[in-house]
Amino acid sequence: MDRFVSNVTLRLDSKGRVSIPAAYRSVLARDGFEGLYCYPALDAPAVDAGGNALMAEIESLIGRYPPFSDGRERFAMALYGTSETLKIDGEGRVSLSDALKSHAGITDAVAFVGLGHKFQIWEPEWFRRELAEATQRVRTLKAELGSQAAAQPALGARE
Amino acid sequence: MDRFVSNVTLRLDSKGRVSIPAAYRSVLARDGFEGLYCYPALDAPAVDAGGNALMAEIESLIGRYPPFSDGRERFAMALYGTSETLKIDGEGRVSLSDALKSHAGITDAVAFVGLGHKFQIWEPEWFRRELAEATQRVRTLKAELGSQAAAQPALGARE
DNA sequence: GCCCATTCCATTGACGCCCATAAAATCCCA
DNA sequence: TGGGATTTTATGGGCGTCAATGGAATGGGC
Repeated sequence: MDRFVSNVTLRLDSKGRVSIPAAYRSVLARDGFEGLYCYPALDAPAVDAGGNALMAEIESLIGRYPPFSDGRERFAMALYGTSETLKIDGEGRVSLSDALKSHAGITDAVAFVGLGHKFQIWEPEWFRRELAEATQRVRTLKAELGSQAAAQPALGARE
Repeated sequence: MDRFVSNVTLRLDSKGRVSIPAAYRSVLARDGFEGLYCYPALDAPAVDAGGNALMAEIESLIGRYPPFSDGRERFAMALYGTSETLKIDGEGRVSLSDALKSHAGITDAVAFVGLGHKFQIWEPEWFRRELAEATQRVRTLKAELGSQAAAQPALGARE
């Protein structure tokens, strides 16, 4: 598997450390990245995290703006300026910086959420709410797609 | 055969494991996927499951949104974030996570239901009800088609 | 010397992997 | 074609390994 999927919530220990789920660690290892690249998510109270794949994506996003353009400077600051590479200890744990924790409202437990090429780290309760909302949206969107497709079934209807 | 068809209900053992029907296993093997990719069905109290074919479908759905767009993040969270790849043991069994079991109301037995490119896992009794309802709906739909055909028998009347 | 951070070790509970058994389907051969 | 033999499934359980977590020890900087 080369994608981040599923979600787990784990507790921070007294030193503020938290284990990265083993499944995610193996994806990171395959990606060939030492440590954990992360930054406060742009549009959510969560932490975006990943490895080389994530870094490459950000780079290409910024690269789409011409040098010295306003958009580029802003993106560069918001993404590069706030990102950090956390060290992963021998047991596969990291300690989130205060900046990251406060942005995501994290205190004593976190939810790891796979998003394919990257994953997010949420305060568990906030994640529950966000997930419920996202699921609802996708549900209605899927319903719309379904009704579109069903709009002309008569054409090939047999028997 | 390269499609999931038919349905069987099997029991969970004391460890919460359940055998994947042999017919399904051979489809998965042909599909070339290690493990079982699955997630809570969006619009039913059941688990959607499959292999590469299913994953590709999800991926293409998400891929329709540009990176970092709001729609993409939501889709990714609702789909990737809730999906898991279960390990299949030497005897062809999996253990469903608590999240999946609770979404589908599964306790000590499950019904596997083939849907072509994927299959679903239901609580047996819930499946019976759903099936009865679905059958009823298909019946009325068919009846409507029949009356339509009868209205203009000359055109394309079949059967 | 004191404090912070990184590394190392220890526990426990879950999970993966192995083998065993019973029932059912399949095959095979008279 | 029928009945026995063989293989495949479904299921049960034992055991070792690994993941998650907690805490101790070590080392470097102030």
